[in-house]
Amino acid sequence: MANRSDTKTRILDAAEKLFAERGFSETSLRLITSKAEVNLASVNYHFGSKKELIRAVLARYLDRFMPEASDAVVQLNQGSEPSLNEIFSSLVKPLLELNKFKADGTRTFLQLLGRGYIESQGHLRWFITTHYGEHLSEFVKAVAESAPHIPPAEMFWRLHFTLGTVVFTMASADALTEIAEADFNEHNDIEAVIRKVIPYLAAGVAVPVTTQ
Amino acid sequence: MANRSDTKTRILDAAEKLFAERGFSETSLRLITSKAEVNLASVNYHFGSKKELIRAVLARYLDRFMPEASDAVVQLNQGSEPSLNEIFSSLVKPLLELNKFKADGTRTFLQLLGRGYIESQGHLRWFITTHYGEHLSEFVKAVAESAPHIPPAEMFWRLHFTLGTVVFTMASADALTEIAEADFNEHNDIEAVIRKVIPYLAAGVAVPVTTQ
DNA sequence: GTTTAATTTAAACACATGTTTAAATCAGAG
DNA sequence: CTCTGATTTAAACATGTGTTTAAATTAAAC
Repeated sequence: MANRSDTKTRILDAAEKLFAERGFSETSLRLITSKAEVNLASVNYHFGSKKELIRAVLARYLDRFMPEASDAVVQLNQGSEPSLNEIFSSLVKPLLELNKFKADGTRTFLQLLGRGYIESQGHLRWFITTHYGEHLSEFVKAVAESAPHIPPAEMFWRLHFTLGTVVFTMASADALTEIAEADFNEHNDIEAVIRKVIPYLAAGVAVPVTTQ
Repeated sequence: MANRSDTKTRILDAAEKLFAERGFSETSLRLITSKAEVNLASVNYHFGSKKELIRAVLARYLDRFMPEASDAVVQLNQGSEPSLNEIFSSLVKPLLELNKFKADGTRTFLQLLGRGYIESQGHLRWFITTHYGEHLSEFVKAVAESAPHIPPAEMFWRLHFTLGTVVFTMASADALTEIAEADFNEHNDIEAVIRKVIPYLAAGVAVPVTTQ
């Protein structure tokens, strides 16, 4: 093949799709490079290693999503006291914006996030908090102010429950939508699933603490 | 080494610990057999294949948990109209019972469940519904009756949100309890975390469906 | 004690993985 | 064009994987 300066992009595009579908460790470089129609060695040439390719795939999405998401939260907070539902819903637009960047970008991003959180043994967690900490804390601050009856320690747990719900749901979103279609004749795209989960999350985060 | 009729058990014990910690595909048979101090080939001799070993590991826990869990739900349902909180809480005893069967059995089981759901591309879901369908439907039925305002299709999604919350929380429970202790001086064991998550789940499952 | 079947063992097998190498090819500057 | 550095390419490398094999060993039955 001829010299193509878009080899990096071709690799990223093929990799993110396969990573999202089958997970990181289940996706071989040979599968990625054959789908991308580039040479096997070009991954190590352009990215150094598979691990760094994974980071690059995630970073490409996070760099687009995180600033936009925190902007949306900040802007919402300038109005009068948003509800939890509104805060969570404010993330929908930034999420769907990813579909303009790439076809099926929203689903891909959320599935990558899910796979990453589960497979990387806490590494992704560290990566996000250190690289996007300011953006993250805007969100956390808004949620805390919107549910002032929840003590900080309890809120810590509930935000992680929320993360777990989203991450697990998105990692298995394909399988679940298939089943929902077979069992209930209900067709859901990724936006429908997102809009389904928001009330669930908001209710759980805000439920009064029971002192039993 | 001498002939040991407990080779199967030694393999299962080592495998379940490693599977829960690192996932199925990340755990090699060589690692399992070295931890179990048995010969590599004994896995294929006793279980046939790695895939069947995974099934055996899951089945050993499910065989203990599922009947006890559905018994608890059925017994609870014989009283008058249990709340969602009560239904979820009725699973706590069966879950903690697993700690008597094996040290850290509760956490191990929940982590295996999470890994299995995510890694097996829907195979575990099929395995559970076909092998423990009756037990499962007792639980689903009780939840549905306790929240009759939620349509079945919506309940399907919410129960999977719930599964995700539990499974993800338990997989990262170690890290989370550490952070909670450092940041909030709050000490939580596995039971405390389970009792924290129940109100969150119950609120999410029961929240009225918004038709916006 | 001998025989028989079950189990354990070390070794090899067949294949897939991420990575590296060195030569070939390309693009752009002088 | 010529030269130079970047990129692509095919091949090999080193290692790890699940599985199979056949001999050795064990336990139990007769």
